[in-house]
Amino acid sequence: MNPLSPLGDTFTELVLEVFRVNRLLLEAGDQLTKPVALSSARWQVLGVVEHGPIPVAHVARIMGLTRQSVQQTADGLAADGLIVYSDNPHHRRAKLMTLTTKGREALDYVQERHAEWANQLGATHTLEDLQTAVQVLRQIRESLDPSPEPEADA
Amino acid sequence: MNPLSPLGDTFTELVLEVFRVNRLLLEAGDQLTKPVALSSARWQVLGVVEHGPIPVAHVARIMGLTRQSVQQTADGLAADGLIVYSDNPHHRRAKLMTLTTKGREALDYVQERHAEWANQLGATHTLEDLQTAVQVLRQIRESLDPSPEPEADA
DNA sequence: ACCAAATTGACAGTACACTGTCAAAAACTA
DNA sequence: TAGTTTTTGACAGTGTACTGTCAATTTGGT
Repeated sequence: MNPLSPLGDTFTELVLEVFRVNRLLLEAGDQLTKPVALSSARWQVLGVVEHGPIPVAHVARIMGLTRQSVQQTADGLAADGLIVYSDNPHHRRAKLMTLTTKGREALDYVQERHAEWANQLGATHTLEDLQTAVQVLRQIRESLDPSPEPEADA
Repeated sequence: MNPLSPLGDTFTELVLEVFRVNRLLLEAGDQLTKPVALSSARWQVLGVVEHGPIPVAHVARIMGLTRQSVQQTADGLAADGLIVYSDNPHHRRAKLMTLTTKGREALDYVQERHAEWANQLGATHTLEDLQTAVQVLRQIRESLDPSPEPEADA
């Protein structure tokens, strides 16, 4: 009755697991960032801005999101004083997102808590299994994504 | 400078990969379901209703979503005639979501296309690697989820 | 039978992703 | 230089998830 092959079936299981884990991870991230008025989305944007002033559209490309989505997040960050838009000598419209002291402090706090969290959760697996999982997901991403992209600093 | 252990670091890589693959999978699902006016969210709800008439709140628990979220999706499905709310002999308020002929046909179509898609993408991995990925994600989910839950029919 | 607690749907509001469109600015091409 | 294309931000609208709250209903305890 079901034309799913064993591989297709296990792949489907994996897909459903990705959906659920995605939601739980966002939830965990929101808890992690709550004390400094951040959120998973804001934190990820700050994590890119951290490397230096950068326009919204660039961040969107790096993160694989639309610039409209990042713009919305960035406006929220600016409204809360975690970043400021500074002039871009190379482009009149595309202002640069720049981390403020408040943003720097919030990010420091979250990164510290994130490290503890990731170390703890990572420790319940073998390095080999984690790497296999990463590799499988990466391959799936490359199969689905028309625009593969570079990784930032190791 | 970075207090991340090798395991914590690889775990973090995995988290970011989950975020991105999640988005791409939803996108792929939306493409898959587009010809029959469905979407990833609607399809997943239909996939539960398929097993028999069931109240919204039950579907929410099965899927690990809030009932408000499923309610919204279900109302859309009802508005488009893919399900109907039928009376529940055991509960006056909690009406039963029931698949209509139109819903059945849409689901058949999507399941057929899904099987082809999953078989094809699954075939680019070994069964062992897929199972490891599933197992790692499942373990992460159990670490994060206060309410673990049963799997439906194999 | 009664009362308290849990479940359910309805409604309101929020966060974050998407698409589509427009005009300004920049980059490219001939 | 002039004209076209691409990039960018702004704005509007949608889908799907969340929280919180309320009243109706059901369930469970005494």
